[in-house]
Amino acid sequence: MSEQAVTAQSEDFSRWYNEIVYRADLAAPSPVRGCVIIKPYGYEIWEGIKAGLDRRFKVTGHQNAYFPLFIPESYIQREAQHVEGFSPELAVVTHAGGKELEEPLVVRPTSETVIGEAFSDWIQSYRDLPLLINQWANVVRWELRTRPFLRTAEFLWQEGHTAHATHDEAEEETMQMLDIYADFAINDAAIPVIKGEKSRLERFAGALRTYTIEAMMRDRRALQCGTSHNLGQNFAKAFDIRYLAESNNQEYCWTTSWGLSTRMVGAVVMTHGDDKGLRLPPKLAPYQVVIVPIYKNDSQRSAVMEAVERLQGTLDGAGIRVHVDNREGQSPGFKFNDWEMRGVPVRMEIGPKDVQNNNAVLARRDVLGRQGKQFISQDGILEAAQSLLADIQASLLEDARAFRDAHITDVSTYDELRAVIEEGDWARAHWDGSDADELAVKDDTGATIRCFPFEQQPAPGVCVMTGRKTGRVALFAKAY
RNA sequence: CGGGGCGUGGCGCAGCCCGGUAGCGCGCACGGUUUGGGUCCGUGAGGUCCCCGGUUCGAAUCCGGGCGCCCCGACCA
Repeated sequence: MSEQAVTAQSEDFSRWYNEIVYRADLAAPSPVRGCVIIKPYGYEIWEGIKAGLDRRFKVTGHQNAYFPLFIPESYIQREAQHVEGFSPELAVVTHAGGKELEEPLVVRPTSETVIGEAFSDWIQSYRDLPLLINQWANVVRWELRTRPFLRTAEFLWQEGHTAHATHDEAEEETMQMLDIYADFAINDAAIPVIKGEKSRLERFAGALRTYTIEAMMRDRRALQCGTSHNLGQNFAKAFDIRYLAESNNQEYCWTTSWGLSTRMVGAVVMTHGDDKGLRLPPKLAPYQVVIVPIYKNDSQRSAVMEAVERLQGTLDGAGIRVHVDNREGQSPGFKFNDWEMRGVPVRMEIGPKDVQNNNAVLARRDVLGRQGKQFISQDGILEAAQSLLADIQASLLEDARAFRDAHITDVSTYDELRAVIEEGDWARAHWDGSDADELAVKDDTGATIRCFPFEQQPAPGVCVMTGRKTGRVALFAKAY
């Protein structure tokens, strides 16, 4: 019955995505167009993402702060490219307190401007640098076509903002944060991302250079998972962020910004999910192990529950996030499917037979059916669970990496590029084209330059568009 | 902003052409049965049929107007 099975990925990927998001209880529809309610299970994944990133930010010397949701309209207009980039999608408050405001307030789409204004006050001398700030916040961009987590009118993110004395320090910071994103994506989210630089067309409005981590989703479309911008002195000049150098001269600062959003939740869903539902990497899974007790009658129930509670305590004591599914009136079979839908990495089954044999069954989410099940002595349950979780974390990453690598093709002519994109894969090509050339490719094939990957082809080649010799390689793909 | 569709219990829908007591599946509640891969049976709760107006003895159904939403084409974490 359609109430049970989810649409297969191969049949209709975006339908699959929507069903999973709602049925795994990550999100709920909101009364406001383009927005979503993030439900507890989805929010816990986001909390895992926050924790993983925040720890890394702190280790590298950043501090959290919070800036206002409302930005005076005039601020947004101070940096020319910035206005141009964002004005179409701004939400603006014109009335408040029953009166029309003297100056409309923009609901922040990002905070370079307010933070720039603050930085100009805070920074006096080179001794105040570098200034390393991050904020966790919601932002609003009035998008037309929205999808839960991937693109919503309001979303949650972190935005880092830093100021430095020199271009090179700013560049170093920009790159360091990109590395942190990549490290987090790969090691915590098990998403093998590709680091690279954005083309001019895809660059952040107002940035000198934008770097990105790009991931391949299960339908082979590209998803930009995080970006890090070297803003040069553009915002420093617009907001007068200056410092007195040791030489006693006033200098403009060099600033950076970098952000990663709740889109990452969508990336986890679309990178690892299968036709049974979510597959969560253990490091981000709200529940790493779920225990399903099995019994027929009260006496079995008490024997089983005693073992269940003991094992729960063992795992919990070792820091494993464990949940006992003690719902009455739901069959074990139903629970198995339910937790598979929700992507819990390890399921533990304990029934009367296991109690009798001092066993437990461990089933791994990434290997369905009997192959993924093993009988373990209760005495060794902790070690077994720990190593299974580590194994799942690694194998999800490996799966995704193999999938990605199988769908990137090196091309040396434009016809090949077109064919590869048509097929749905990514194309890697030598590129020395102009903005207009890039747009032409988009019009023609639907693909954009996702990035110029840092890991370049060793040998220079010939640009697929212009025929000019170049050492630069671009990744082309259809993107979300 | 251009083209197509839809508004009916919480969700998904049927009913509308041809006006006459508002239905089905899922979910929910209760009882029993079952429980090692999505149990089954019974009982029950739950609806201003998007809004306003018109036609009519009578409107979910026909007519007029409005509102909202979804899908497809140009921009975006």
